[in-house]
Amino acid sequence: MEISSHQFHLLEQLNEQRRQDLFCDCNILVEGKVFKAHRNVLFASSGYFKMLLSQSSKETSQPTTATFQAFSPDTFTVILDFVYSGKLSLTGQNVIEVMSAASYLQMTDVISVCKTFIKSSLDISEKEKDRYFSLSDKDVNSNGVERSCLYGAGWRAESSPPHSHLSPEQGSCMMGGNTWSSFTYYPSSRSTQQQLAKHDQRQDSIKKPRHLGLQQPSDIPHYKSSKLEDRASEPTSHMSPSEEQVQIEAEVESPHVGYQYGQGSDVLPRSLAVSQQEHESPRSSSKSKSSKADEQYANIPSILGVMGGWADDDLPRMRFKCPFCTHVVKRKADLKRHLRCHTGERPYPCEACGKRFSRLDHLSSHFRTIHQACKPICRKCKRHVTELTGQVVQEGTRRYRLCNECLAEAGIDSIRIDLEAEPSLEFPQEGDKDSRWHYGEDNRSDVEIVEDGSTDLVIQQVDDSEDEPEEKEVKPNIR
DNA sequence: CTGGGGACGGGGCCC
DNA sequence: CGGGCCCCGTCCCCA
Repeated sequence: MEISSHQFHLLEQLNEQRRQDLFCDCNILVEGKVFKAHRNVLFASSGYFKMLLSQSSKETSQPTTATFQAFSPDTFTVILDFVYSGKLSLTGQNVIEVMSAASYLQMTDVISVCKTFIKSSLDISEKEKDRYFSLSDKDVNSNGVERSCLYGAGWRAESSPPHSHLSPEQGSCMMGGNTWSSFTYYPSSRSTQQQLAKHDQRQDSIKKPRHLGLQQPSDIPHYKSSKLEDRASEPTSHMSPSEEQVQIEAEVESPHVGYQYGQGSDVLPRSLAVSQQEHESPRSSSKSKSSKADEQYANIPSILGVMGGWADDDLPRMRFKCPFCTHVVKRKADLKRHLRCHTGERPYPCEACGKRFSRLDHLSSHFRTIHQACKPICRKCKRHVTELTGQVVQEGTRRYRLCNECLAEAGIDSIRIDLEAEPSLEFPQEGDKDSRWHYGEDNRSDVEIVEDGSTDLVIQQVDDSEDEPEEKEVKPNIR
């Protein structure tokens, strides 16, 4: 017989002990702030602590102290609260840093929840767009409420129904073996006065956010750290700050058309919603004054927005606003693409060298450049090479071309021909996304593979007379 | 210090 | 509308 509430009560007791500093045998120092916790609990929750504690526990029975600089105390509060309660308090402000911290601490479940959270934000923007048009003005939430989302584990019997923005797939997502049967919302009022300072502070929002300064453990999936966020947070080189500001201001000034959607289902008038960019996080049980997280995200809109303008034909002109930076794109797909620079997601691995890319076109470009030697240029002397004047050289998985002179200079002019030795690299064709590319078995007849017997240097003779057709043939994912 | 190569993000376009 | 591709600008690393 199983008492389902046992796990919950056990965790609740542990959490109570933590609050009262009972039996805490581990101190975690995060930027000067000390957190007390139990080694057992940390060990069971985090791959990082598992490694750390399994080493330190052998050495001493004294309380262990771990120090972190990679994330803020507020972020660790969210993580620790999750560890001791199974509930993860995610907001548009903290999701990136929580995910980074979870990545650092090797808490894969938390990472997936963060990803789901971000994904759900994407879904909402579309659903809410439709909903907005069906709402009358009085339905529109006018008090600028932001909602933070609190993910809870399944054993927690929450009475409140799942919020409307949460998709069914989220409702069933698993965490630590517990089905997420419900989600809790803790709506919090947001000061609408802050919107008044919007234009002044917008300039601040253009400034680069603080570097997360993560030092990723090398053996865990790497979730993008500060560099890309910084770059992505910039107003971009394509639109100057002033241009962007003009554009957004123009949209704001149109009283009936501006709208932006929250993580919650309430639709916010745009003029209110934009004020969230500079809010000072009133929500907050776990928020302390001026944490680094605040500094980093204070100027980031907490919600994924769909902004509207009006085209000449009176049709709404959709804009998609990144919830994590000031970037605005025209298409949802572009936002999806852009979001990867925040999430660090790199779904496209190069199977030739293992490097991962956030975009398929970057991958294919990388593949062509590095592994297929598509450029008909001698790598050494930069001269144009043809079938007759040059050859493809392979070093490991890298390929490039050398002219005959440079080949001779390098002393690799007399090379043993071994067609079987090195199959050609091929990018996966369409419909072969899972298998990716591979070392093709079917060497084309116009490619002659020559291998240097002493090293992994391989020379291919390429029929450059068919350079264009050939490049097409090897082009990845050709249509 | 500098230039080149590669990575990466964004925009636009086509299918 | 989404995926894929191409082009461009920027940044970083390395020789």
